[in-house]
Amino acid sequence: MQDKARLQAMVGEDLLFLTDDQLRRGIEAMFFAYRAFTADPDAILADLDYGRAHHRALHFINRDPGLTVTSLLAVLGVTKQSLNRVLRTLIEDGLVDSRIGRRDRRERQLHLTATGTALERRLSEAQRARMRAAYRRAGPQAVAGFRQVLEAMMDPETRAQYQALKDLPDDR
Amino acid sequence: MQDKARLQAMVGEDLLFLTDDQLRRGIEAMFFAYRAFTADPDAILADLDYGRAHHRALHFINRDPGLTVTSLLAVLGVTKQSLNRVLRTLIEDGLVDSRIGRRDRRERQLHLTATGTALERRLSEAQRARMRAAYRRAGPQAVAGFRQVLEAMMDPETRAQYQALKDLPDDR
DNA sequence: CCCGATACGGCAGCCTTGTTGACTTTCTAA
DNA sequence: TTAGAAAGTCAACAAGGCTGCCGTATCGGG
Repeated sequence: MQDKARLQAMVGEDLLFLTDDQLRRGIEAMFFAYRAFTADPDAILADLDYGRAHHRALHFINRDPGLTVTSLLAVLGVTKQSLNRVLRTLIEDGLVDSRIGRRDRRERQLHLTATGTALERRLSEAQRARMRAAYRRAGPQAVAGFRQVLEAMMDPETRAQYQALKDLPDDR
Repeated sequence: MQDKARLQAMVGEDLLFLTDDQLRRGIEAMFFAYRAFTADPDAILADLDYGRAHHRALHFINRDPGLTVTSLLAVLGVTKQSLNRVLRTLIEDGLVDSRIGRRDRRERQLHLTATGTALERRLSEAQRARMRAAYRRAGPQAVAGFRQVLEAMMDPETRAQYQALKDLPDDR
């Protein structure tokens, strides 16, 4: 009887995290956390007449200088027309430099200017600060789990992209 | 010497997860995972001329039937004009029922209709399916870490709200 | 009983950021 | 050399945020 109860409890523990209620908790946690995750950069961007889309562009140009518009498109997962509007303002404002491709003159290779780098750093430092605080509070083991679940949640395509982004050759 | 190396390794391990590079990985994981997280419901909604905002409203009305417009506003963190547009279409289309409050007749208590419940279930089942798959692949321990980090990332206010949402009295 | 506060709704208009469609420039393969 | 594919740009539209302002119903304290 007592053993049966304990068995029940153990099975329960294993399955607990898959109940609809646990899943709902996870869904809500994603919603609330993502809102916080974007809040700090958003506040900075609002003063500059930029939006979240500008931040994303700056981020990925910074992490892979010289990438083409099409590559950036693939990473961001939006249409090129949508990206173009954002990119145009960044170029006009002198944050991004768009050079005609050396191999293929149809391509545009994107780089951040000094000003662009400065803004990117400001934005990502705000975001990193929050992430750092969360990591520190949760501890290394929790962080590992956090990344595992997020990774498992991605579409296979995206996951491949994400993993390929691990270490980029800076030689382009 | 060996101990020193081990110590170094342990300190390194403790700090490794706080390097800028690790934080960047976390940031990108959030971005990619959140996109996947919303993709399945978005696809269903697109066919019905609804958007993500409608899904969010349905979700929180479903999880706490009878809540007022103001409470919903507080949870969603948007302006009432913004919510109102969404809510109006849901009421017009017969997915949500807005009843005058019993205690306070100024309030509107929101409930899902049968149709609304059906759509909510369809949307959330799609989202839960992905979450369930991710949880299963990552395992219970990872899930615990996942939730810990997300929780630590929230604003204190939001976190309190999130934790209060744990078990709601259904007696309203 | 009245008067300020609260809850909700509506209208107008703005911005960002997604969409599709049509166009130019450039490259490549037949 | 020419047709078609690929890269990028311009135009127009929609969703869903936002602010500001006003109207109505209701509540509660003085």
